[in-house]
Amino acid sequence: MKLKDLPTKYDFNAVEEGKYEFWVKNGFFTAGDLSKKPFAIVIPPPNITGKLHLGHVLDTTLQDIVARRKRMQGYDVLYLPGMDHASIATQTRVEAMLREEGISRYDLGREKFLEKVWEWKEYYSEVIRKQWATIGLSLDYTRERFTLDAGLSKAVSDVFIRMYNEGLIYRGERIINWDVQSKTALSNIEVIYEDIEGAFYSILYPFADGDGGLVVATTRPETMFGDVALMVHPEDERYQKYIGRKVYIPYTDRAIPVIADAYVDREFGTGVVKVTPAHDPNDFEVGLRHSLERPLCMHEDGTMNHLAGKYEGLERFECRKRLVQDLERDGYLRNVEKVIHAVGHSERTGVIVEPRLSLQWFVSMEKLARDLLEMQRGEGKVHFIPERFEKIFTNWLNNIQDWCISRQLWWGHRIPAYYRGEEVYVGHGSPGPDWVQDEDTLDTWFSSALWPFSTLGWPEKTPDLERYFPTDCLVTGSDLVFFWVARMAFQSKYLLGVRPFKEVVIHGMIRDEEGRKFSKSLGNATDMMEIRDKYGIDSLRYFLTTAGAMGQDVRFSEEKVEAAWNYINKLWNISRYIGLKFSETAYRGEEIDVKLLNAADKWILKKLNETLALADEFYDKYEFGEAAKGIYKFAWDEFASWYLEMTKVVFSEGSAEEKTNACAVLRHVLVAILKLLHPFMPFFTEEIYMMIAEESITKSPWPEINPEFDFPDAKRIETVYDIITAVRNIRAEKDVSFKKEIIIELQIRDPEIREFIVNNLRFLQRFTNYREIMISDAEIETEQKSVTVLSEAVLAVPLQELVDLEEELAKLLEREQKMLSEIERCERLLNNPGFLSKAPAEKIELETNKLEDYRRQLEEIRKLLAGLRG
RNA sequence: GGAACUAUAGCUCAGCGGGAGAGCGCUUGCUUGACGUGCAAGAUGUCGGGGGUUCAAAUCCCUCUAGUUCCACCA
Repeated sequence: MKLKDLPTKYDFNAVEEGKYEFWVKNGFFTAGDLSKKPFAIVIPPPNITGKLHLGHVLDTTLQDIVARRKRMQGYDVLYLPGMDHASIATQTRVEAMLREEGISRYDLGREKFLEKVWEWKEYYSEVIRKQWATIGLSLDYTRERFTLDAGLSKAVSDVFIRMYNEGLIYRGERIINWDVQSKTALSNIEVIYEDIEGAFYSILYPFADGDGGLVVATTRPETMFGDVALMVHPEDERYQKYIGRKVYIPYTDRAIPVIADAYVDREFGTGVVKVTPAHDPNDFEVGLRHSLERPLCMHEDGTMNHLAGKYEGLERFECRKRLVQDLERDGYLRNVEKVIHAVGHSERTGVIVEPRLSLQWFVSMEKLARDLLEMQRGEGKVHFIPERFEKIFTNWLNNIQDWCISRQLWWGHRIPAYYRGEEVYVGHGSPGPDWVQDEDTLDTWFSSALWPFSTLGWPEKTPDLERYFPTDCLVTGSDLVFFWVARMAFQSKYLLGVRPFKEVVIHGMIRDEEGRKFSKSLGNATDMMEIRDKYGIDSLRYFLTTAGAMGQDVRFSEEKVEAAWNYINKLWNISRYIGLKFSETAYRGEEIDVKLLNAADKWILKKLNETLALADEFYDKYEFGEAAKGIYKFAWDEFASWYLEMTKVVFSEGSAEEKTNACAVLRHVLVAILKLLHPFMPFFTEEIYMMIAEESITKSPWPEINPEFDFPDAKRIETVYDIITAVRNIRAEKDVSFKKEIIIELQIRDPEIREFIVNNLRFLQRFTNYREIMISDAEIETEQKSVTVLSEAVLAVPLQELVDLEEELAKLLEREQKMLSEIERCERLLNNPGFLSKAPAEKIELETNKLEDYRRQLEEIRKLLAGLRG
């Protein structure tokens, strides 16, 4: 299609059609041009659990903006795609699907189950790829990776083995967060704490050797079957006498001792604590100090075991309910106090996490964190944008705990550990026939932590690794600073000795129109495809990435997506106008002839230079909202509202030569705008650019400032604009239709400006529609005239029958007051010795010039007032 | 219990040391041959309150208030 044949309305469906396939097929996104400087950015691999949502669109669009701009700036850009197997999330989803068919993973067995998950993976990775295409991400599919690929799996095993051999991975019994639904351990950060209502139950443990007993408060009474002691503070005078005595656990025949430990807070509760080493991390520590047994009272699925006696087999909360009823009936329950307390829930399944003693694999974090913090103090640190996220990152590392990495799941990287009796072997492959491999898999983040280098071929020394690592930039959400960013950072430092990326850009979360988080329970998730189908993906991309400051949450607003559509429609029509002019003038793509430029041309070219500087400054700082705002102002207010209107004069009355040159300027500016906006709206800009340049914009060079266009007199045309604006105001105020011709009088003192206006009257004529214009430096007779004072001129329009003298007087008086207050402000500044001695010279000069200008204007106003009154 | 973020025009948000901004909405007029329009005009906004630093503070520091979030959590 030709530019001139564009329909009047921006049709995003037609625009988006086929472009992505065209880009990918032609290898525009394939990295590897060795003649250029490399630039690498990896995608945060989405989970293969389902469709992408608006958060992904924001996240990946930000990356795409960076990648596309760098590519245009002449870099060999690698934007590497890939997906995450997401062990627990995916396994949970697949199990849920199977459950609907009435089968469990145990019915299928490990192998058959994994086949099912791989089928799921094939399906959803295709869904995700389609969505990447919809979003328009400039990904290099020749390098796509999956965390369970052979290469990445090899990297995972290698790292595990190396860390084990170097003592950074160990196996041990610890209290971990247990997900009773998935029957797996969780790491600390996979637990979400929520305040829920519970109760402190005060329970009497009767003495085994006499009357009475001790009262203990607990929120989890069902764990009492795992108690091995009661504990009091050694100096607590209330209880000292009981230390060493024994109490019965109610409903059992087990007697447990009363011990003393300074860990007890005498002020809290009754001052007596039950010790349950297998179900509480603090009690576990106490148990170690006092060499206590560590009995578990629950099965892996959260039901009670034989220790619970008559409650055996009951689900833990059912047990709690029945137990409390029984305790009350039998007089053991001394008090119930309702409390709101934070209870851990599994991030994936949502069930309440059970702290549970269990044999698991851990990463010892102390050294890794210390080395990383050391790196962050030096030159080779990871830079956070915005900077404040580094503090959050550092705080976390300073308070880090060992990382539980084993998961009792099937979907994931199998732990390369083998057992024969008490013997443990860690390495590639089984050491012999009578060895058994660990059944467990690794935390999904263990492989994600290697993502920036495992995807490039590490541990092999591949050319890609050599060329693109460390990567240049990582863009991710604030929720992943701990989960992912920190782990990539310490693994990269540990394994490769350097940072994984130079900069990490952290963006906020997307919220709904009311500012709430998107969540399944609220059902307020907006479907990305729904919005795309309504406004096109470019509008959505533009809105999401320009809606606010980096790091700040984005509130979704359909109105703003629509505003983005409006903007693109405006640009569309700008292009359409230009296409029509090209066609009318038979423009053949001639270059700009500087000698032929008129005042408006010079102005817009100078403004373009300013916009390029501003846009680059903000793009470089990842302040896309500000960059976009500057481009918007230029494209809409300056280019469309003023310059395009001025070209209408040239096209209707200019010479053929001048028309051609106007086309050249229009083309030049439009191309620059398209390029500046291409990172935000790739489809639209490609559509128009293709029609103008007949090549893809994706690989075109980024626009640069042309010093030749920094015309010193570029601002002069603004006097014309001021006059036009003033006339429009007068027409509006006096309700005079544009069709009615008027007489204009101009008083301009400066001879150069007077000459300039005389030479550019055609621009004035078209937008003021005067019948007669008088320009001189003579003072204007104010009677029966509407008068406006501009900084360079005094404008008068005689409108005998319409002018209200009182009104004019009032207008001028108001103007006088305003001017007086401005002058007062300037004078106050300039009479302040502190200001004169301490303010920068530039600022002083600026204020001095302003004062001069204001005084001149005030003089004009006063003369007019005198005339009007006299 | 720590920590961070936010508080600016009716709404959603930019700005973050030198005269208060944008989008949307609303009111009014015009619509001139690119435009689901566009152009023009219209906001008495204590830039959350109070201190401080500075010649100069919406902008930096302290403090208070309100809200959001993260981390750590005592049985």
